[in-house]
Amino acid sequence: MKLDRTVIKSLLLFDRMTDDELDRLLLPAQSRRVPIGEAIFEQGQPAVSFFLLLHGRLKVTQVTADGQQIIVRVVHPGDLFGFAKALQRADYPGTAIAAVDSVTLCWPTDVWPTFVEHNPRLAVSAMETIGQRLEEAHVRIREMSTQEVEKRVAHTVLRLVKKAGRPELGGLRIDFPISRQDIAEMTGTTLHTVSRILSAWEGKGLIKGGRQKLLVCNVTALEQLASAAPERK
Amino acid sequence: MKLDRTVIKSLLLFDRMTDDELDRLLLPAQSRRVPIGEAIFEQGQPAVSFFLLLHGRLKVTQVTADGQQIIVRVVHPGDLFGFAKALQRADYPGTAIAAVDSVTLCWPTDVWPTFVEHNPRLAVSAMETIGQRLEEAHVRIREMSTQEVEKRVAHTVLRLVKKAGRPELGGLRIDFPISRQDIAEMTGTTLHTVSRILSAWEGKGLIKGGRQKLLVCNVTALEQLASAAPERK
DNA sequence: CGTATTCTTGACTTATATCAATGTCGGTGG
DNA sequence: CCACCGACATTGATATAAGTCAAGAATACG
Repeated sequence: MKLDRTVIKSLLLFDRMTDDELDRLLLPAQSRRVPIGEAIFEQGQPAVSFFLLLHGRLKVTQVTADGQQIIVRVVHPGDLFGFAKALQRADYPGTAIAAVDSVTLCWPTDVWPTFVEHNPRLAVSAMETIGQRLEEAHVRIREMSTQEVEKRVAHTVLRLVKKAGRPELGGLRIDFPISRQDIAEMTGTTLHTVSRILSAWEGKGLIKGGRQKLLVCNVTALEQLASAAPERK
Repeated sequence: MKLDRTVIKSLLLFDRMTDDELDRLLLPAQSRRVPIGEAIFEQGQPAVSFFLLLHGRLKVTQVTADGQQIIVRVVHPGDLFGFAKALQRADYPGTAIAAVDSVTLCWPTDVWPTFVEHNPRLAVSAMETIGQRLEEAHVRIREMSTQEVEKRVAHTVLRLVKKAGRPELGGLRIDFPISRQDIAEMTGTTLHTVSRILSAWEGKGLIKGGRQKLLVCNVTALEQLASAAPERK
């Protein structure tokens, strides 16, 4: 598949790179279309490639020993993902599934060390990326430790809005299909509880739901809800 | 303070470094003693230095907007910590407190980019370190999403044993003072619940408790408990 | 159109937090 | 050296948020 250089150059990860550097970087890269529902890699498979999402959305999931599933994160366009090798792992720690038809760029894993050694700047960028993810993970841990479910769901929805909110009349539409179950797996709760919460919010006019759909009507009200002090009595 | 080169060379982070490289690395470094209870840096302070723990143990905590505290992680000897700048942050995201008298090595933050650019290998090492932490964070998220408190506490104690277990007659002693409150903040629960669980375990002979003390007598039994399937009925 | 997901909603249960009281250890200073 | 104080821990009673169980409705899809 033909690579669209302008799209790639617009990405934060490559912003300070010369055309020459970029060319060398893209030489061993392959582009790949991934239809909705298909996995790009699965948990436990040997990490043969690392990826960059050009278009679409992915859900990265993990399954625990006892069969429970959680959504580790959502991959948005421009995000690097699946660089297990860089994290000293031989296999992928999770499964990446296309939530909508998507396009990725992929490199063989073994070019990673060379890349990093020849492009210290890329190394720094990549490190920042992982660092941000670590932060996000800590935020999530903090939320799960200290906050009740409703606030956690509020935070999760707000993050989705920020990363995947497309303006639409009446509010911001989450730009890919997302089920109550998905939200439950992102917040550490059950789809029942999520459903009840979203219903309540819909009653208050904060959102508009639908089958695998979510439209956020009142962002500021949600933000207040997310940061409100739990009433002590 | 005089630097003990042999100790430093034994650390994983520097294992593939030549003496010359190491010298240049250590030139701008300072050693610092931290008495028990004292903070090395505090949440929100500008990130002026990054650190390596040579001796002792640290607890890294974060306080949420509403005043709740959690323990993000425990820093063990040989761990890098406080490299906020590398993660594209100007300030420290948490507070690092000495759980016992400790010794750290510290560098000014602004040498980090130069270090990384001159030592691609160090970059890779550092990245692996962050990667591992990300993994740990995901493990924790997964546990908090899917497991009941008792199993989470079991996992937490087992991690402590692995990282800080000193053999002693009767079992493995956690090598630094740790309170029920601490364990609660590591697992996302309350000190009351932790206390009840540890009491129950003590009754079964799995552990021996004490004021800020923990002796694990039966590691395998704990491991079974941690991985046991929750009984369905 | 019927079949399969996904979602909603109610009734009930339970794990765990909260509230409250008491107990115990260990260091400090008189 | 002993007594006292403050921090830490235990344990019981009660409350409640959220999970589980169960049934049905809405929506999408072949």
